[in-house]
Amino acid sequence: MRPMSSEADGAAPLSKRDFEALAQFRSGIRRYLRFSEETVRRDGLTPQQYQLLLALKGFPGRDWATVREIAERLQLRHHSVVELINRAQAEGLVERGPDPDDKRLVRVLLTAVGERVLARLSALHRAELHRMRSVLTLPLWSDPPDGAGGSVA
Amino acid sequence: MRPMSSEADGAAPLSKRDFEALAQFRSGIRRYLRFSEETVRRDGLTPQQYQLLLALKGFPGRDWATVREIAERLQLRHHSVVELINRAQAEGLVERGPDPDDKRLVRVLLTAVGERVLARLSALHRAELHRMRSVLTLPLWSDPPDGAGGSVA
DNA sequence: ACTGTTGTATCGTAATACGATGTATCGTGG
DNA sequence: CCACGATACATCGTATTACGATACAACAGT
Repeated sequence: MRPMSSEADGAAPLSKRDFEALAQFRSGIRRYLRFSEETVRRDGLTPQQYQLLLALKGFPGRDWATVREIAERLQLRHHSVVELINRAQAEGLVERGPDPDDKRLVRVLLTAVGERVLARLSALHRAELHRMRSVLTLPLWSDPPDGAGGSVA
Repeated sequence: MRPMSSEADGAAPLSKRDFEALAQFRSGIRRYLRFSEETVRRDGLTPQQYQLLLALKGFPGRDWATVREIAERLQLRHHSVVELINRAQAEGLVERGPDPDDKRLVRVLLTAVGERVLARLSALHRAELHRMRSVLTLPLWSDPPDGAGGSVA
């Protein structure tokens, strides 16, 4: 297609500015996750537990999810999620329930406590995201990274 | 729904849709980090090592940084960064150099190998970010989170 | 009922960020 | 130029957690 570019990959080399943009975005993620960690730990949760609660409450269309679905959303192996649920359940944040149709499935849902904590923490996260929007905005290179020489020059 | 609410924070309660947006964004982060991990591991790096390299090459104005500066950008404790650098140095990705002015400082910089690997990986990351832009775009609530019940889409 | 597939759970292991602590270098006041 | 506190880098032992390997339970099709 493109006769250009001497790069083996077919990807245009990044400029210093590209690296800076990429690094800034990654750093933004780190900062947001750090904020999240400190915030949730103040309420006695681990970051993973918060993610679990959020995945449940934020599941499209429902308020619960199966182990597998959670694993997919959190990008973890199923058995890692099982352990995560165990810990969260021990803390009284979530509970397991049976699925009426398929007895292999386990429905994971929030407890009243989990609901309350999550609501509180999520509000704080929403506010922080708003504050951090400048660093967390995607470094959008003009177009699909393909055209010659990159954005600036 | 009751107009009356007991959130003492002054923060408006989140709607189901808000939770879904928040969860989707968080999931997007997880996915991106997962992609990153798998990508860099294929080249023999750990995610932390990639972040280190990127932080160096992407440092504003320079292409080296001190331990402290890296710790700040990666949101880690200084001594965690020391260990990270040790591992990366053992792999031949970075090297330490003295600072001419202040002998307490250690300049961390990329080796030729580090440069090459980073360039390759960063191009892949840039492309992936572009692909993921829809899920990684900030859930921008109309305005400062305060006004009533979120946006209606 | 038999067999392959899917979903959940258990156990031992490896990786890594951290707190506590130690050492070198800097800057400044006496 | 020496003493002192502050700053920067380094080392060690510990705790948390995601993982691979493995096992068990329930489903679906023949």
